[in-house]
Amino acid sequence: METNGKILVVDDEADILEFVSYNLKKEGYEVWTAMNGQEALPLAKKIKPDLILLDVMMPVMDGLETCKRIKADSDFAKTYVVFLTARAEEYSEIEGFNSGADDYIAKPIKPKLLISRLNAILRRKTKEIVSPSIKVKDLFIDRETFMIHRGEQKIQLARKEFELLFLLASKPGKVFTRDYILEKVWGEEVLVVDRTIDVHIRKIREKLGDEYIGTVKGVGYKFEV
Amino acid sequence: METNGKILVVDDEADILEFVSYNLKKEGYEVWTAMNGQEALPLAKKIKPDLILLDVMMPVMDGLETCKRIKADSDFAKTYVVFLTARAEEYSEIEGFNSGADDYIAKPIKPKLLISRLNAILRRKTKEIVSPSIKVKDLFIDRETFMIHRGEQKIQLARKEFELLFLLASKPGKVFTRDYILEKVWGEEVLVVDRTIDVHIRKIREKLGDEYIGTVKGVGYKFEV
DNA sequence: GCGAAGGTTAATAAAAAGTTAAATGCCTTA
DNA sequence: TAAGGCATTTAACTTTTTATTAACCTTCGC
Repeated sequence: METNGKILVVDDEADILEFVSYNLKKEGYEVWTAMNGQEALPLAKKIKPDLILLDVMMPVMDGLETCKRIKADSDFAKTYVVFLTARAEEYSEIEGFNSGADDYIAKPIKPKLLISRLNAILRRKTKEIVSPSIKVKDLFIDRETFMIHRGEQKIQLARKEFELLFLLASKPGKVFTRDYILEKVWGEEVLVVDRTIDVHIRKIREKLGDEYIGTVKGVGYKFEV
Repeated sequence: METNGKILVVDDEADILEFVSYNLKKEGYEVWTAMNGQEALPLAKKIKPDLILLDVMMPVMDGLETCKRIKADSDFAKTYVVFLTARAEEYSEIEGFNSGADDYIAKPIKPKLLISRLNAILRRKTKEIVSPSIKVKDLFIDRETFMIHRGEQKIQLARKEFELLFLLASKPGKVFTRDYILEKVWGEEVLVVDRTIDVHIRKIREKLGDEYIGTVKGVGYKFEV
């Protein structure tokens, strides 16, 4: 089963850890726990959680300090930090946002509320990170970096090559006509000779191998499935 | 003066509208108000607010209904909806998230908390995550001092150089287009020649070495991972 | 085996980025 | 306030990379 996400809960009280863990696990999250910031940081490095629930008041390394360190580390650029805080600490809440936290939840923790808040935050996250990339066969075609990953191997394509491959791979198996390819990759107004597409196809095949792009004579090209 | 963002406040109580408006305006937001959902929707269409503060309990069209309509409209895909709710309505809060709201704030409203919550939400939206410093590879990029630390070595960059490196390093591996770089580092209105970016890139490479910033021809620059 | 569609190659054109030096403007300091 | 220094920008030029074309070759169905 695919989980909803990974959450690291950090609090010095064992009761709370257990209570929160229980409720999160019931909702389908993978949960890890730590008793303080010092313990949490290396653990977070290892598991790369989607969200960290962080008590403000803790011995050894408190929540604010931990939060600052997390936010300074590019490994955690995509990690949300949510504070757990007692009502009395309202001022700390505001401090918390200065340290870069994304939200806070007040104690005493009410399970239903906790869950709906976390769902809302994580939903926001998945919405924000638009995945401009395609995974097909053993290829990972990454629009962010304009790279093709095949296992450990990284292959750099020129722009037109990339756009062409990206188009074909966006619907594996579908045959794209030359006209359609020209319109999408080159733009409607551009006038180029037919051989131009062939040459680009060839370059891609040269770099990736022949097994990805197939020719359908008289029709066009497709990404082989 | 540039404003922090546009907020539409919807509540049936004039007192609350005034109280909230006053506090938001003081913080540099542009504020509009409406007394119910029916009034709010066409207004929202017109002003395209960044965020809508919505009372749950209202006559004519209540918050939940309004929220659902907003979230169903693609014009508001980027608009955050935050509920205002009385403590007693806890169950409604959860309902609220089902209707697609992004957050909620409990009444009675405390100005400081209100502001910091909204700031946090809008910061997430506009700037993604602002961190005062970034750690990538062997570099520590420190916003406070505009210095780059590499082990014991300290390297001073000029402001534009720093901002440029900071931007690239904020998402290692991601390719940033020249247009995007211009908008973020130089500002939207500024008109500078393309070569300007190159020259700054060159300066950074001169000071740090060539291994950090990569070129993706036809696309832009990236921080190498 | 013929012809059309596509493949291949190398040459050429065009685009993008790198480089350098000089001009500009701003700030500091004597 | 004039001189110097530094950051920034521009222009002119070079180099590199990518895109396109033309000419020729291969394949495949009929």
